[in-house]
Amino acid sequence: MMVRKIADKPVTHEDADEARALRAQRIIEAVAAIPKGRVASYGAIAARAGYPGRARLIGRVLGDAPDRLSLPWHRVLRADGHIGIPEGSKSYREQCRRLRAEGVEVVNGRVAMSHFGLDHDLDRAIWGG
DNA sequence: CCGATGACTCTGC
DNA sequence: CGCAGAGCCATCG
Repeated sequence: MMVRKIADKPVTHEDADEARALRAQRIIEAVAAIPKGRVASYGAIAARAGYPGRARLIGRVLGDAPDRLSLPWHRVLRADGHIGIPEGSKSYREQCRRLRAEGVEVVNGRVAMSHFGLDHDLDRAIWGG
């Protein structure tokens, strides 16, 4: 059989690129899965993509993701509900605009995760709403 | 190899 | 609410 790697650590440039592509793929899928009108934190997406504790990775991937993928990147916020882009930037305003366009309330650059976060559905199912 | 950076998060004061 | 500190880790110079 072919030579087998002992560890998962990438060895060649090809392996590294492959690993990077896989990461991006899984993250992109996780982001694409956020329902319209709901939001999720970078950390939550990281966990769902299989990379718990690596929230920063999501920001990096989203920043590189080509527009043609039409990703709902605007539904990804910081854990405290704040927009994760420098305030005043072009993208910042774009994110606010897109969120409001689908019914998500943005107040002072922040969204109430308790109301628009994914957990809201679960909470409502259990506790009623 | 090192240090700085950043679309992050959590804890503690 | 704010700030500091400590993890986190791919990238870059």
